[in-house]
Amino acid sequence: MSQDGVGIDLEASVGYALKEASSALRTAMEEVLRPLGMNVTHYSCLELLAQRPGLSNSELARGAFVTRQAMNVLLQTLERDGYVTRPDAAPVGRALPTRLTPRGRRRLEKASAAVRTVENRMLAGINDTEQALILRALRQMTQSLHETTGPTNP
Amino acid sequence: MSQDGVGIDLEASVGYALKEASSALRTAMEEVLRPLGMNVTHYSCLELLAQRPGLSNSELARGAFVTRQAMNVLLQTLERDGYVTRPDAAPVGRALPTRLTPRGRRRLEKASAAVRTVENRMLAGINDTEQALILRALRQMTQSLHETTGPTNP
DNA sequence: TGACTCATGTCAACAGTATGACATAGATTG
DNA sequence: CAATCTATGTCATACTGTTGACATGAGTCA
Repeated sequence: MSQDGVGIDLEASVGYALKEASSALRTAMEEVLRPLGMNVTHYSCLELLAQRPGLSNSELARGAFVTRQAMNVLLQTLERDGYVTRPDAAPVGRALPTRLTPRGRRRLEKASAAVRTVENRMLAGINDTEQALILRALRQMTQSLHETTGPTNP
Repeated sequence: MSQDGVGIDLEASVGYALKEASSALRTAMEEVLRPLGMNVTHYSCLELLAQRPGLSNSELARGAFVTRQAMNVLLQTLERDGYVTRPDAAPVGRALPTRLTPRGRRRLEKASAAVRTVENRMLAGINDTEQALILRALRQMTQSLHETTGPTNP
């Protein structure tokens, strides 16, 4: 169509649309989280801990799509401010299981409500069957990308 | 299902799946662009210029989802290295129309081919009708998020 | 047992990007 | 026409996250 011999047609590119949507989602989330003094990584960390208590620093990093070094400094802040706790010594191996404090849970509740409104707005014009289809497709895409990229890179 | 009273079920969240896919795409792109000495913003800038020559710094920034300040420093590098050119004075207003040099176009060709393989891999298990559906849905989601967020923020 | 591999936590240095601020050009409005 | 508003380019600064490196704990295998 508007192809020009070189390059990828951005208007028709699923990749570009994906980045567009993801960027809009991140911006919208940051907008509602800012008044609560949080950013997206912040929130992701607490949300992960609520659903899977005892996650280690490295596991949290993977779940929030940042490096374990970045998650480490975040956890130090969250721990200092009393939102999460980690044991002084590792019960097994080197992994320190992290848990939400009651204070952290209260903080998360506000943030989670805000994020939920964003996700609802995002999905406003899309019915349930379409949502299920999109979810399946996004998972498929993620898996395809990881297959020849991440774990076993020939 | 795995809902816990507080929080959003990450396993069932379209937002999380979106972030997952977007993160996997970015990682895969960075992997193939690194050998060429480029990153994603780098590539996005050149790709935008190939399709819409004469774009200004601010327009490029919006297209690549970064601030105009970030795009500005990138453009200075690209200009210094001879991949793009900008007139010394603005023909109208303050906007400086940017263009690819032949050298920049050659550079883009390599990068674009690499990125195309990534996008193809991502869409491997998804047929054309599904792709069209996803494209439509992603656009819809982006638009819904911008409606009450970006331009006119009540 | 000892050597190897792998994952983890953490430190230091670096890169990329965002935030804040300012001056300038054009459009809008009274 | 003058005042105001909006968009742009660019600087200086701060922050967030990445890359690179190291030591430690736990499995694996000969």
